[in-house]
Amino acid sequence: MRGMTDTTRKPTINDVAAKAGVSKSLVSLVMNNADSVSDRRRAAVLAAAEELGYRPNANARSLVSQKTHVVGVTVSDFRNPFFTDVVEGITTAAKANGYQMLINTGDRTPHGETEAIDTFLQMRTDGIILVGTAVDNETIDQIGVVSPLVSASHATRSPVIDSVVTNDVKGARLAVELLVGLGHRDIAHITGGKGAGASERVRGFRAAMMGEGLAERAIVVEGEFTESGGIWGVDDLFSSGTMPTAVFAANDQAAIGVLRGLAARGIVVPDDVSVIGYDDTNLAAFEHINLTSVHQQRFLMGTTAMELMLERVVGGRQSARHVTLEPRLTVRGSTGRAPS
Amino acid sequence: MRGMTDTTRKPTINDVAAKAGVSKSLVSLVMNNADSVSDRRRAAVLAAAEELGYRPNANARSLVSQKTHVVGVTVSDFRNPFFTDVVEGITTAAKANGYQMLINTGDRTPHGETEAIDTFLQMRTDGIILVGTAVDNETIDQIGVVSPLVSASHATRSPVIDSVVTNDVKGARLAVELLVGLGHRDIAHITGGKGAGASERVRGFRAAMMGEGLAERAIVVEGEFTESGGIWGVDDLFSSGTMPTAVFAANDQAAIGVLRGLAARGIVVPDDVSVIGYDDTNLAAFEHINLTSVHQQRFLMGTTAMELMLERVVGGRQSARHVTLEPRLTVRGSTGRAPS
DNA sequence: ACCATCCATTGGAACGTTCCAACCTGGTGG
DNA sequence: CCACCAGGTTGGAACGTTCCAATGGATGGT
Repeated sequence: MRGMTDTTRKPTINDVAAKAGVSKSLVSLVMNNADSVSDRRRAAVLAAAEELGYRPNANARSLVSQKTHVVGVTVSDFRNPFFTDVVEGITTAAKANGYQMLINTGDRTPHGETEAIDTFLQMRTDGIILVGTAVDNETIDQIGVVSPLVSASHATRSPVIDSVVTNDVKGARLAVELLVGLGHRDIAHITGGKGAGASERVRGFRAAMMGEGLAERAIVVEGEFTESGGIWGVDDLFSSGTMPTAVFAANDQAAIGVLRGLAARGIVVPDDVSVIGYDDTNLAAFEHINLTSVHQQRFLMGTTAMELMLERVVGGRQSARHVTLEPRLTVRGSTGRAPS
Repeated sequence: MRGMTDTTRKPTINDVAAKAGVSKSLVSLVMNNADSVSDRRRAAVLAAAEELGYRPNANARSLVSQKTHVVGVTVSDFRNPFFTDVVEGITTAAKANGYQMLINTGDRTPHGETEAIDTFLQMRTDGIILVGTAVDNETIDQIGVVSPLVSASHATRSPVIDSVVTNDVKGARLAVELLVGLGHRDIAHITGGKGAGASERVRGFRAAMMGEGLAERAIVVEGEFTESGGIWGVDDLFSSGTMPTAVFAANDQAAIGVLRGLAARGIVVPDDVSVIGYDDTNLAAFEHINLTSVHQQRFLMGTTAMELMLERVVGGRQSARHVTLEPRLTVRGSTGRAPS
């Protein structure tokens, strides 16, 4: 194979021009659907391009046009359906606007994520969307100076980047209000640790409990946005001997961990203990899980993120915008009246 | 804003060279870690680059080097955990080899997918990986001529592209053997429709039933790789009045649909009917679902796909390779002895 | 018949890199 | 003392596009 003439070299705009008997400029015009081209030439160019299997080189194109039509997206956890739903929203909005998506997961570490972001910057993506980032706000802002940037599902008041989040404080309040309405008084919250939105949910939980006059009965145990996080949480509640009648988990996966931990101890849901999750993912809806959950508009979060991006890239907006989406409650079978 | 001097223009290699008092060639050498550079100059260049916030333009770079270090990946369905796990494998292997991933979903339609592939070709990705494609083999082969291409979870004997699949025929056999061993005779298979791997599973099911001398008791109903697909399947079985004692669903999501359909009719699993899924995703492992399932090595499938790609891109392999991974059975609570 | 106008088309300069051949500058061996 | 070499550095061509100013014909008004 070594000395073989390179027959596989990809055709360039010049090859097409030569074959069609026109200049490369004319080919360029045709490929970009300019309307000043005569029908005869246009047909000739298209025929030549078709015959050669020509595809414009996007690298060369964006080198001169200074636009890539690519948006970089970092996802904190691919296994969490919440994030994939947000991504689905981004994909849809991207496609509708002729944009491509470069996806990366930062291995759930801030370092891996900044590395991913750096690659995006080198690729000169038109913008970057962080879905549930673990990177601190200061670092994010620095990047925001260099590139349009929107953070989804991670709160910030930054004057330089955009964001779209669910009102998590209110989401937590909805959960507490439901439980209190059902007669619960001793309520525990298992947190999402350092994950996106975790601290807002804790804050909302505390505030709501205080609002109900139950501040001193609020239990908060450290967890994580995973099934294991929920299991650990239940373990903690047990070992501390303060079992509540209701548990509000930071997300659905943690809630499923809670269900699991409770089942392992023979505790019946919702007769003995009520459980409520967050996100209202497909998981919660499964008949066999049947989890009451705080609903987040994930798809809308994705499309909104992309639109915020485009407002800068296409619309030229300079100032920061922060969009808040409203949560609502989806009541299923995992919540019931408090035992008397 | 209009007449404002463009202070935001990104620094180029020339800016760095000027600031460091060297030629652009020298900067290039430093950025690529060449070892023929003196320590003094190297330090000067790095300092200048740091100070200016310089990041090499990947487009310009790959325009001349004819390498992008990007691999394009199409995913048929983001919501299916099987696919995201495969993607996770690809990501890991990609990162380990200094590659980036460009992800796209073709909206589950062949047209959307070929469009996505076309974009990859324009971007001059070093290769393309299709995860569970809906595109027909002939079209795929055409693309394989132009670009390195590997198909994951979609069988092909193509002499031009690579593939990595699970031995689905054997997987189906494992399922049948388990059920027959438990005394089942009337067994239904709900198919995955036109999805990747569906036809192999049907074939394996038929062959295994025949091997057990149960060919005429095998029931095959058309389904889909979704929860709805499983529900429809159960509906069909009911309306045709041929309820089997065991159902083998084409994947876990369909199996969950089956569980749901059966529960809605008061049929108890596994006492009345045994259910078995395929993929052994996280879903199957949830305590509340507890589904027996045929296990696929999804992460390995992803890393293998990426490695096959690199064998061509880096190693220069020209001929096609087809890798088959072995399935195994994960037995949980949804299968039991046939009712007498 | 002549000039201004308009339209389709063209050549060449960018874009920001890499790569190669050529160039210095000391040292080293004959 | 000169030729040679090696290590460090450099200029310029190339990569495949877009964009702009310029060109050449045809058209139309006077």
